[in-house]
Amino acid sequence: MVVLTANERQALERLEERKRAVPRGATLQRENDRAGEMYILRSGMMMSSVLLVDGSRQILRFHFAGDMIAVSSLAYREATETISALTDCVVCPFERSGFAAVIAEHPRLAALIMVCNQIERAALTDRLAVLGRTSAKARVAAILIDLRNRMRVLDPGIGRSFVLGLTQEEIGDATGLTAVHVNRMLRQLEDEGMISREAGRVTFTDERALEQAANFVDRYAGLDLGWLPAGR
Amino acid sequence: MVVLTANERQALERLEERKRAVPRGATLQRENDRAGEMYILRSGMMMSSVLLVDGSRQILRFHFAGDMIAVSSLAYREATETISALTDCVVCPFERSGFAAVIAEHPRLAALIMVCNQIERAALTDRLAVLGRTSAKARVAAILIDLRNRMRVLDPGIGRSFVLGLTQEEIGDATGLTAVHVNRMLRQLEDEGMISREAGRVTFTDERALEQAANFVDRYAGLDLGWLPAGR
DNA sequence: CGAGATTTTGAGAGCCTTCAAAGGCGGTGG
DNA sequence: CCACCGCCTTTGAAGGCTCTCAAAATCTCG
Repeated sequence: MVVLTANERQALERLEERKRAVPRGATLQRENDRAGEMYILRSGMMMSSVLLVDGSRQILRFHFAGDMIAVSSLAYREATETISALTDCVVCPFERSGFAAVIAEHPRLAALIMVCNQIERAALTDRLAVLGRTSAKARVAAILIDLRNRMRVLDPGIGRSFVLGLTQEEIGDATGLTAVHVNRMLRQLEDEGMISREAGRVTFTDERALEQAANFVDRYAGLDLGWLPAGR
Repeated sequence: MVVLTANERQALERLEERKRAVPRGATLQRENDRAGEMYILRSGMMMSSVLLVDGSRQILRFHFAGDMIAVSSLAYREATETISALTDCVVCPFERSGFAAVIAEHPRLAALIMVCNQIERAALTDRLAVLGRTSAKARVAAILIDLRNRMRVLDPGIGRSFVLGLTQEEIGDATGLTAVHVNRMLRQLEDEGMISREAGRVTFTDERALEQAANFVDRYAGLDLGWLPAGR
């Protein structure tokens, strides 16, 4: 979509010099801990979440390879969210000073990062509307579609069928539902012929109906990067 | 908090050269319309919202003077949200090309804009947790506290008492509740001695209890801008 | 193979919605 | 200046969606 210059590529590679493995289930950053490094997620799947005082958890966002995570360190002294690994992951940690150097020398990269911020913002506001205004069934359908689509970006081999990699409890924490009710909604989607399930694998058997149930809008269709400054 | 250089100030002022009045109730940008300009909100209060297929509305965010709005134009060809004026407003429209010039020439401004993005992201994720995991009473309490705090940033004269400027329907659309239930929750907060109301004016009569009911966390307390590059 | 985690199912309760209608308030035109 | 109108607020009653609690079944992993 955008072809980077050699200098730009090199600058990004410098951010990814160091590598750290994060095993499945481990926590990369804990809410309210002193904020430190930011990371590029190199491989695997992570999630960020917050804990409320009553002990309930809200999953805010799932992260996939290529995502820049823990970016709230740019603004806050303490981490605003917990980030943990849903699968074995590899991350590339970097310092804010290195980040500052990149955006100072490469305005177009700065612009591209802002574009990513806006894409994530749109994803968050979409989720806000889903949580605020749609039924349990729609929320579960929406998370299934969203996860499938995001996985497919990285692995175009994924079609109607994919491995979810989440427990029903986690789906509930992402959708604002209880695990029990998530189970009933999955069963209902299955009974109505929209999906089928076997051993953690989900298959979309009627994608159109599922999208309709979920109120789905494809945000990735309408990107427009014509305004970017020249690369250096 | 950060002292801008003369050049930086000048660059920002160039973005604010043009002015446009937006009367109360008017729409600045409609969802799915071709995305165009971005804006700095100079005065007044606006909101952004989305409409779902069933006709229900979710208010995503309230905007106050100084906010940069319609920024999703950076990434998308069509507007992702509707922006409308809750009071008479003045906005300063500017083009993406002008924006690109600013971040190309002023890396520290680019960095500051990213900081603002992260602050807004934290606000959105806080709201996500509120919608997903808290009761109606907590949601209403949370929106009251949030609006008071944001108004107080611009008008330090505001203390425990302020003019809300929203209908109960709008509070409902922001919190994911019906107007009817918002009314009951406001009454309950009043009956429990946390707030009092008279003619659109809300007074916090027990702020501690209200914050507790709302699960309030003060995000503005922990900002950290030590990493910014030098100004030009 | 055993233990713990996860999924599944049932029953009952509660929070919030829906539907309906009355009351209050500001604004506008005569 | 007043009457009327529309929007907003308030209140009641009933219903439904989702939660809580509980327990059994299934799965995963060491």
